[in-house]
Amino acid sequence: MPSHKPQAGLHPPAAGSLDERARRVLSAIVRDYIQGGEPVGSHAIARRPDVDVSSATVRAVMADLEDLGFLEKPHTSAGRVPTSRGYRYYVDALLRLKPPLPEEREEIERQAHEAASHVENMMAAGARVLHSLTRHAGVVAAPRPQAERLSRVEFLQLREGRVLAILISRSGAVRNRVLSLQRPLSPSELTQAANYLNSLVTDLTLAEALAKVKSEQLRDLAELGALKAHALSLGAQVVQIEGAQVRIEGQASLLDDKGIANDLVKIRALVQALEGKDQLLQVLDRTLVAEELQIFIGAESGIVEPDLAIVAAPYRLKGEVVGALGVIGPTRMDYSRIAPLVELTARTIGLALDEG
Amino acid sequence: MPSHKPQAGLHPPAAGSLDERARRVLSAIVRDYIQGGEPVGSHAIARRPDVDVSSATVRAVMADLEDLGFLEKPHTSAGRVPTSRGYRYYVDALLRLKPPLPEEREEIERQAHEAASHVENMMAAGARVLHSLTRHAGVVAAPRPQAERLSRVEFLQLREGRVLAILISRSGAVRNRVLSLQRPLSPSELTQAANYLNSLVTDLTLAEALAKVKSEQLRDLAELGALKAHALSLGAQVVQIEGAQVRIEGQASLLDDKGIANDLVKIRALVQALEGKDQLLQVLDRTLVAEELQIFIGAESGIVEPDLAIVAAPYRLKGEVVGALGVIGPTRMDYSRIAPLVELTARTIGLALDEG
DNA sequence: CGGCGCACTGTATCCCGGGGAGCGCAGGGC
DNA sequence: GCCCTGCGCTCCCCGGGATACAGTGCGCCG
Repeated sequence: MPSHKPQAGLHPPAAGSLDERARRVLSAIVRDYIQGGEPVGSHAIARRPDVDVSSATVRAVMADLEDLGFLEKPHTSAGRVPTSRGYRYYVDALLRLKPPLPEEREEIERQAHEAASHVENMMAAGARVLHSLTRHAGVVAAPRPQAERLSRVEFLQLREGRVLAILISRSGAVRNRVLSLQRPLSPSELTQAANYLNSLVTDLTLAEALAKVKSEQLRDLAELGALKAHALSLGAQVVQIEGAQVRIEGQASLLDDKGIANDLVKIRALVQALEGKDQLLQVLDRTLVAEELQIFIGAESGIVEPDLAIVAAPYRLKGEVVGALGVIGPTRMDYSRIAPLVELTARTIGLALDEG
Repeated sequence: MPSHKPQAGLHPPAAGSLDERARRVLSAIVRDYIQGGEPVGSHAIARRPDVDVSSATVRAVMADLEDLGFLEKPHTSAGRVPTSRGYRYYVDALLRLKPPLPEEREEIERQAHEAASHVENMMAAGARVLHSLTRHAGVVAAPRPQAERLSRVEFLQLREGRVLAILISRSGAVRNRVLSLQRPLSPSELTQAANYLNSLVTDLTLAEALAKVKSEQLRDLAELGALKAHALSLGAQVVQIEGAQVRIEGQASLLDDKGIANDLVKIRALVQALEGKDQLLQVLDRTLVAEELQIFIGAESGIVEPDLAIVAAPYRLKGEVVGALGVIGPTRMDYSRIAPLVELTARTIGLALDEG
C-alpha cells in the first residue's frame, strides 16, 4: 500500500517505535471506537482474543500510548479516544484494507456508466454513489482546467462588441464565457482569430496554453498584424475562464456524528465551511498533486472542524490526473472499507470518462 | 400593497373580522416577537403606547386571538407566540412596509451592476446581497428557460457523431449540451441545419420553440429533405436542455434561529431539504407564476421545516417574468424590512439584466 | 513483570423544592 | 357594559443533593 501521509512525520517517535503489543492495543482501540463511537475502556480491549492480556496491563499500555500522543481521554475517568495522531499511525501502519463487495462494485460501475457522457452528470453521480455507499458526504471536484487538454476554442458573435468564447476540452467538458471586444470584429475576422488561436493552443493544457499565448503576445506584437494581436488578447482572457466546481452530496450525514451533533457552534462552522467550497477544493487539489489516494485526518485537512477526516483519490483521464473525489466523514469513519471504495470509484470514473 | 396570499383564505373568520383593538394587540405581539424572539406576555403589550389598556384586557384579547388560531402558547402559563395563521394575518392586513435605506439601495445596485454581464455571476451576487442585507439565507433561481426568449442556436462539431449544441438566450444566458448524431453531418450540413433551425425558433420562448419544432416535424417529414428532418430532430433535443439552477447564500444563518438551534432533528431536516434544491425551486416557481411578491409562511412553503418563511419576488427581463429570488428565514423575520428589500433587489437585477 | 482488586474521580440522571412569569377569573368602579 | 385590579393557580426553569456508573491509577501479590 502506498503511503497515505500528506505530511511527513513530524514527531521524533518513529513509526516503528511501538512494540507488537502496543500496536495491537492501539489497533483494537481505534477499531472499537470506529465501530462504537464511545470512549473505549481497558476491559473491552482486554476481552479481545487478539490482545489477550489483563485489563490492568492494557491500562498500562494505554497510559504509554497517551504519553506518546496517540490517545486521549475526554475527562479523567473516561475511556480513551484516538487522537488525530493516533488515527494517523493507525492509517499508516495498522490499516488492513477490505476490498469492496461485489454489489458495491456493481453500483459504482452502473452509476459511472450511466452518467459519463456529461461531466456534470458524472460529478453528481460520483458524489451520490460515494454518499450512498459510505453514508458520509461524497464529494467530487470537476476536472481541473489546468490539467485538461484543450480540444478547441470557438467564438460566437453575440451582439455588437460581445463574443461568446467556448472552450472544448478533450474530456468533453465545455466552458464558456462572454467577452467584450475592444473593437468590433467581422464574422470572418472572428473565424480567422479562432483558427489562429487553435493553431497555437490545441492539445495543450490550460496552463500551458496561457503561457504560450503570453509568450506569443510578447514576440508578435510588433511583427504580427492587429488581428492576431487582438486574437491573442482574446485568447488570454478565454484561457482564464474559471471553473473548478465541487459537487457535494449528503452533507447532512456529517451532522450525525456524535462528536458534532450536540454542539451548535461546530454545526454552524461546518455548514459554513462547506458552503464556501474553497477549503474543500484546496484539499482535493493536494490530492491531485500527490497523484495517489490521500487520507487527511483532523487538522491536516485544513477544514475548520477538527473531528473530520477526508479520504480522497485522484481520477485520471487517459492516464493523466485531472481531478479528485472523496469522502468526508468523522475521524472515526471506517477507513479500511472507505479507502478502497474511494479508490475504486476514482478508477471507475476515469475509465468511464475515457469512453465517454 | 398587493395581496401576498399564495393561498386563498381557508378559514371562515374573514380577514376584517378583528376589531381595531385586537388588530393592534396582534400587531404588537408579532412585532415584539419578531424583535425579541421570546413568547410575549400581556404586560409587555399593555405597556405599549399604541395599545394602552391594562394587561388583563390584553389577556382577554389574547385569549380571543388564541381561539381564532392567531396565537398559541408553548405551554400553559407562558407568553403567546404567533401561529403561521397569525403571521399570515399580520402580513396581509397589518404590515407596514419600510422602504430600504439609501445605503441598502446602493449596495444592491452596485452588486447588480458589477455582475450583470454573466448570468451565473448575477445569481451569485443576488444571493450574496440578499444574505448580507438580511442576515438570512438569500436565494436566486436561474432565469427559467421556458420563459426566456431564444436569441440563437449554434452547433459545433466535436468528433465523429457528436455535436455540441449551444443555446443563447436574449438575456445572455448560455446553455449547452452534447448531442449524438444518428448519421454524421458535414460541417456545411451542420451550418445549414443551424440556419434552418434559427429561422424557426429565434425570438420564441423555449416552450414555444419546442411546440414549433414538433409541429414542423409532422408537417415536413414527407415534404422536406432528410437534412431538415435531421435538423428538426436535433432541435427537439436541444430545446429540452435542462436548466433551472438555484443559488443559495448563507444557509448557515438559518441555523441561528432560536426555534431551530437546539433541535438536532430539525437541523438535519433543514440541511437535507436545502441540499436537494427541488422544494426550493417549487416555491420560487410559484412566485414566478404569481408574478408578484409572495410571502410563504410555515407549511405554505412546502419546505419541511414549519418555522421557516420565504419572501420571494419575481424578476423580469424586458418586462417578462423570467425568474425569482428571495430570502429564507425564520417565520419571525422582519417582513416589513425584508419584503421591500427583496422587491427592490428583484427590480434592480431585472434592470441590470436588461442592460447587460 | 504481569495480574488483581480497591479507592478515587468525574459524568450522567433523577428528584426535589423554590422562585418567577403569566394566565384566568371574579369582583368592583366609571 | 366596559375595563381595571387583585388573587390564586399552573407550569417552567434552575440549582442542589443523592445515586448509579464507568473507568482509571496504584499498591500489592504471585
